Amino acid sequence: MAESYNVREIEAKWQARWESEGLYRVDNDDSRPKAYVLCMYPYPSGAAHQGHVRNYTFGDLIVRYRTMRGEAVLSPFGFDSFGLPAENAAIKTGIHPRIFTDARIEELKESVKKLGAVYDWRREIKSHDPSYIKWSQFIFTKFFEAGLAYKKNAPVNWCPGCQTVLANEQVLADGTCERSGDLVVKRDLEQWFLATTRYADELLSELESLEWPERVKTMQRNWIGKSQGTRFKMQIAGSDGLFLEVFTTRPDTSFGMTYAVIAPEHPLVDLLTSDDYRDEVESFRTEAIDRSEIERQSIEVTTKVKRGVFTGSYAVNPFTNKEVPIYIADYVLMGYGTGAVMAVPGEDQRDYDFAQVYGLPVIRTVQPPDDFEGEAYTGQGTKINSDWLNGMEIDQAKEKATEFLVKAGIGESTVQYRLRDWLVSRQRYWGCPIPIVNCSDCGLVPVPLDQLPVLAPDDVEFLPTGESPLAIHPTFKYTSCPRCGKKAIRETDTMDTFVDSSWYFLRFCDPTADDAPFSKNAVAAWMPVDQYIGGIEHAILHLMYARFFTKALADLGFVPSNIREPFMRLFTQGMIRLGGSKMSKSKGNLVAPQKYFDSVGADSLRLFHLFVGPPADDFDWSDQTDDVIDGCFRFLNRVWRIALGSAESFPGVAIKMHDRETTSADLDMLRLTHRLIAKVSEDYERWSYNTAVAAMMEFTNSLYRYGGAGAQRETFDFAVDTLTKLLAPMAPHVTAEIWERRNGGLVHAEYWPVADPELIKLEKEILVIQVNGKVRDKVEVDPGIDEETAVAIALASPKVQQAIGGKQLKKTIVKLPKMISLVI
RNA sequence: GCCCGGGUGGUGGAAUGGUAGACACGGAGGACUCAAAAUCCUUUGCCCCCAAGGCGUGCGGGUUCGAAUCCCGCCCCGGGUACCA
Repeated sequence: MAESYNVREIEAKWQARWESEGLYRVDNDDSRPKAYVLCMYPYPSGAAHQGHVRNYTFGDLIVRYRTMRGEAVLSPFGFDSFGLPAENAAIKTGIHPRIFTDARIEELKESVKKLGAVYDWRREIKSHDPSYIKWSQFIFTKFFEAGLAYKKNAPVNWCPGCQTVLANEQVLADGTCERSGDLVVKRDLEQWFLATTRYADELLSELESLEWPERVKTMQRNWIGKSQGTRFKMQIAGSDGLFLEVFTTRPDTSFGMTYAVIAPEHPLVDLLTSDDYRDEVESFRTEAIDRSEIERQSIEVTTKVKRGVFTGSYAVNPFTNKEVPIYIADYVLMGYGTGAVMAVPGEDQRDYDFAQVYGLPVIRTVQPPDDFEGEAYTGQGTKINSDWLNGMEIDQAKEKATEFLVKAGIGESTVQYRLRDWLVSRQRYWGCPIPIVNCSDCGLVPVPLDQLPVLAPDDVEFLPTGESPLAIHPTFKYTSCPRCGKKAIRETDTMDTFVDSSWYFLRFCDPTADDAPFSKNAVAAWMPVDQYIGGIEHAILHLMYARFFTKALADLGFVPSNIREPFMRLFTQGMIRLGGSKMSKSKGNLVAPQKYFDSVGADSLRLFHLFVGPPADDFDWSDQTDDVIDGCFRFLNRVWRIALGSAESFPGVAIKMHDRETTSADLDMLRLTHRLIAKVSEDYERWSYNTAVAAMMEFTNSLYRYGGAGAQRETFDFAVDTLTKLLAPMAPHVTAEIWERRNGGLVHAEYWPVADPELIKLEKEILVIQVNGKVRDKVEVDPGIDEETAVAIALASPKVQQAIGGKQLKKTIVKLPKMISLVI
């Protein structure tokens, strides 16, 4: 690759220009139609990797494209700069997380700029910045005052080695700690929660209104897990008013209940356990609670063996007034429903499995089909063995059974969600401190706004014990109560970093606001985000939390009430894989973009990411990938050469230019140009960048042939300038340089070209003639051809006549002007 | 197990019921050159010496004048999820 345009000089020049020109700085009162285009802000892990490159290439393309379409595009950038890697690095090296993080941010920012991606850097956000921490904490206190943030005892992942709580993601599949390798156990600890379940119904129903990938919506729906069912109470046999409440989605199967099961953590365990069984129950429960949830599941889900123990008590089935034994078993979870179930082995596979192990009876209450060979039957059918429900279909029986329970005053129809409240406490240093003080007189008191932000002290020690440096700091946690002034204890937990990323897109609208997290007007000006772009890995948590925040902040009056969803359109890009796994820093299989910036340039790398396949698809990086990137570079050089005609430095086809009357060749070229505008515009709209690039390559090849044969200057210039504009959002540096040299000014300040509808019409069509569904001939015809003429042409073809072989035509299907199908 | 995706030349991919393989990479051949690089041109799904023709979109059926595309049943690969009563 010797003879080519000067990549480094041109890219550096334009990156500097874009920063100084401010073309992509937008003010909140901009009068153009608004568009908010946002890539998920990154965790700063150092220089950008190919995943970032892909993400920001798509984002930047849209920003530049929509700007050329005359919109005011908000394109901000920021950093999700709190998080565990910086703290782990501190433990390893002793470098303070802030120093570490600031350095990584600079690296990332530099490589993002080298990519040529443009942002309104005036709006930059760092979530570890005190001005951001302040408002994260402010929002937390507002949530606390509204009852949306609360503290409760909860079973958490506890690592005995690290002496700390772990997030689910930090627990490996085998139930051990990712750092120490110790077996993680469940511990009950006082933790902070955000009441996401309060919005469960709205989080579910408003998914409908979003233009998101269907699979992301499905994942969220499953995560919320709404199920309609019935809750009812069963009297404990021989007790004085002791009841066990269960939740079921199948009240119709109640006559088939042969036992009941409660979770090992259920509050009634002690009361229900009779003396004869106490030892067994105790040992089972201790073991079950101590084992991690993951371990409990991995043993039992995979082997289908259910473990449990009889309590010695019986519950009275209100439908039959018969007593059924109550068991404790692992497979019932305290966190869902009432933590207790009626067991119907005839219609529930888990109950069936358990019943097999403990020799419990099975009663079918739905008639399975004759050929049914399974165990539990969960399909449709008629009720049997169910007294007054017999003969009904399942849906009707559900209604009747629930009615019965309601009338008896022991049950009601309810909705259950799988969604749990969000545990936000982290026993970490490098996160946003929870701004609450615990006073022995006043209880939990939020730190008032004028004392925010609560900042973690710098003079802390990072020890590999896993204990939070804040918890062992000599003074941080000792403070006074903001309400009564007495000595009080500060919270030493910090917030889950998903809290920071749940409102950053709002802050971008008003990044310097000093008397509020953001002004309502600024949010009204930009929100919701018109196009959000990021990885599929955030399909559930980040997107769910951000939606929750937006709704809660709207209800608290901070966000305009008409904005209840943050992201109208979401695009999830495919991931880059190398050697079978996702390319990432932690896997150590990165192919750094820098070497491409240094050789073929950012434009070629961007073009490669756009050209290589559909943006939503994963891409496998391979040995041949560099060749493809070189191919993109070759294409840009072809454009450069034909646009600037510098035959002295670039050998190739000599372009012959004429000032002349328009010939049919010129008109053909003009038509091709307008068709390119139409094709590329359409492809930009439907995220089909690979075909847009292909169309431009094809066009460039035509342009070379046209120029080589002798071009009309006017037509040629129009073709080249149009190509330059259409390519400008993809390869911004080289197109900017070409434009400046040819026309002066900024190509990115030009308007997006519009195709002339008259000129995109085809002059000729290829009429395909099929006989019995097989293509037998192709004829060039006028697009306005009438049916009679077309059929005549088809029948006149010797190839067609040969295929027909003199036989009678049974049917003729005509789809003009493309196809005629003859059936014999 | 369940829920999504996906399977097309040597490779990445194109084709929204109507010419399968656009565009590119790689390969082969040629031009230019003392030579090479770069550049340009030709060619490139498989069978067949060529042509004519035939065969071809994971496998087996089906709907249709016509299926990569729609339907049914399998196989394989990738991702998500994990006892949610």
